[in-house]
Amino acid sequence: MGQDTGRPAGDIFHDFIAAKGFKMTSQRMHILDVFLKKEGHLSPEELYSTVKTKYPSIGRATVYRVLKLLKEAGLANQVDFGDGYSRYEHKYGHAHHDHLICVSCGKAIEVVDEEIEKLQEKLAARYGFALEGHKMDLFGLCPACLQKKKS
Amino acid sequence: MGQDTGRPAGDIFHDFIAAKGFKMTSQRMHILDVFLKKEGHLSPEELYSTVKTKYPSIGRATVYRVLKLLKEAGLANQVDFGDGYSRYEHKYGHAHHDHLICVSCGKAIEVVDEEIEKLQEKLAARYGFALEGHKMDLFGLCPACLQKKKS
DNA sequence: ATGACTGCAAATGTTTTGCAGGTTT
DNA sequence: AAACCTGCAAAACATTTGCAGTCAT
Repeated sequence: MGQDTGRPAGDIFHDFIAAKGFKMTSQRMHILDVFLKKEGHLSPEELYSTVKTKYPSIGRATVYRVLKLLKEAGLANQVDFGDGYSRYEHKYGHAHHDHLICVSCGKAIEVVDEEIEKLQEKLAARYGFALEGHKMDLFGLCPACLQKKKS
Repeated sequence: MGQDTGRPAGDIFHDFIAAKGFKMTSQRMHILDVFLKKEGHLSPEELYSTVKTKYPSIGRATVYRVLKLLKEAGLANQVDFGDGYSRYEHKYGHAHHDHLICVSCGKAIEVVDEEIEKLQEKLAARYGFALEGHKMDLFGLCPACLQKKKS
């Protein structure tokens, strides 16, 4: 389901850009590159400063613009943990997943539960909705923080 | 589970304010009043303009500050549909619930599925997490919009 | 009286946009 | 050449904060 391990992300992006009649530029490739190397959920600002260290001439606005393109191209996912700014995670090589977030240390791990997915479908159907997607974030204490709290 | 139909929201707020050593003011009561009358999910800005029509002298900052207090007092819930600004819903008389949101008309309805709740617990436990809460939003087309799309 | 609260305007922090010049097709 | 892109700085957002004056306790 939605696993695209077949084609390199660069190709997907390239095709997307071409299909839209846009142009491939070095900045766009560099940003995608840095983005793909970073696992996890990063804010535009984090991505910007990482990009900046390698390619100092790239501007902040370009990072925001490319992030939007990546989202449109289906390579990035915009997530929101409700802490003020958005974060992006790359979808490339990642199947759909939800999040288990530690409220103490902030670490987030990716989870899936097929049974829950099915029940969501059924729940939506019960209200006559045609489900298109969902966002599920579970908040709690991770094992490590749980341990610390005991002391 | 978390249903507080017993005491008026005003009392709860009053007690909370007193317990904190804060002061009850007309602005705070007015804002709570307007907030409680509005069902659904409203942004601070929406609440502000509604408040403004009835009490023109109340300032924007006060609305934001009261919203924060209501959240602390357990009377309001901050939700985030990922569209740029936060929204608040009142918890008073509402048990925990998730959301089913129409991607076309934006309407959101409240849903609960006990079976899903249980599975979330189990899922978290599987990773050693002590679950404290969750956020689940399902996106899709509501029956009405589904109908329109067919034409 | 004291300490909290208010409205305003200014400040903040994130994201977007206008523009002049540079690049890709 | 044409259309698109870029970096920059300014603008646009939602939200927060500093302040001088006001009000609840």
